[in-house]
Amino acid sequence: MIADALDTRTYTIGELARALGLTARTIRFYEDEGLIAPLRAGTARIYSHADRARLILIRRGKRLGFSVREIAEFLALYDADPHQAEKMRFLGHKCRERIAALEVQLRDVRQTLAELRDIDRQIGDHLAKAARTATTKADRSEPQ
Amino acid sequence: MIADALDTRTYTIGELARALGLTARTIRFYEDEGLIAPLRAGTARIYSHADRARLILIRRGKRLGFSVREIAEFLALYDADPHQAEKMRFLGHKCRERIAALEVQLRDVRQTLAELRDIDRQIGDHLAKAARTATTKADRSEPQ
DNA sequence: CCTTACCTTTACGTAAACGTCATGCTGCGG
DNA sequence: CCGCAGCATGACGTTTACGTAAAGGTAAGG
Repeated sequence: MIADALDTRTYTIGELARALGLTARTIRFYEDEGLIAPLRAGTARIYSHADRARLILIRRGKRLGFSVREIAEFLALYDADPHQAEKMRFLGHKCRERIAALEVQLRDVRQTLAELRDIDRQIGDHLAKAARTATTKADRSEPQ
Repeated sequence: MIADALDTRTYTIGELARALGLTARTIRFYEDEGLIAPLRAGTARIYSHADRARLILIRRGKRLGFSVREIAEFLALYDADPHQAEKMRFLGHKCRERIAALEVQLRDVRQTLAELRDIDRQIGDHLAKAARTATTKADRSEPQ
């Protein structure tokens, strides 16, 4: 099955680095920090499809400006083992904290986007006006 | 006029630090990096209402995960002097770059929020189910 | 006048997130 | 069998964004 083929496909660290726009050093660093733990073939790292997905989550977390430690907490939310209700309650709390932070970020992004679009529009208007003025001057200085 | 009173109000570095949740060190650091340039009364820094607004912009940029250098570029967009069309064109370009980056971030935030809300819901469901099971067991072990 | 509470500059310290060697094993095409 | 490409570990270097201490000026209050 195709899905199985995808699921059993493995990657070397170099392949993943190229594919995801990271460096092998960076991926090893994330492993040192406990964000990911690939299988080994001897000493060589073997990444599964799930590992790849995990790296994509990490990369997105970084784009959002989270620290490696924060991303580790974030990944724990995906890893949650449904036994041990106490831990689940704790994760639920962490989850809502992160949601609140992202809601602030959503607001910030929207506001900044609105402001930048306004600035861009102003710049566009300004340049258009400057162009018209220049044209008018040219027209005056070169009738015909 | 009230607006004038607000506009002419000044702040010391300590006041702004407390008000904005920064440290004086941080504000001085931003000055070293050219993000802000308050007036001086002798050696002491005097911040205007506009300086305060600028610091708020800087703080928001930081929340969004931008580096100090990126925030400096960002502030240049607000400072733009409408003369010198070449510079304006350059700023327009920078502006659209930043907009594109924020659009990616907007997508990332929305996606992550959706996932976390889903996880939170799953945790909630799970805990509710566990609670019901516990109650049922208790009911069975203590009839009456 | 003295303390207290600010402010200043200078400078060294530090945590985070990698980059950059150095050194060595390992499979493989020629 | 040789050399190259790619992987590994270990260790030191670098940049960013401040923290923190040292040493001192200044205005207000008791």
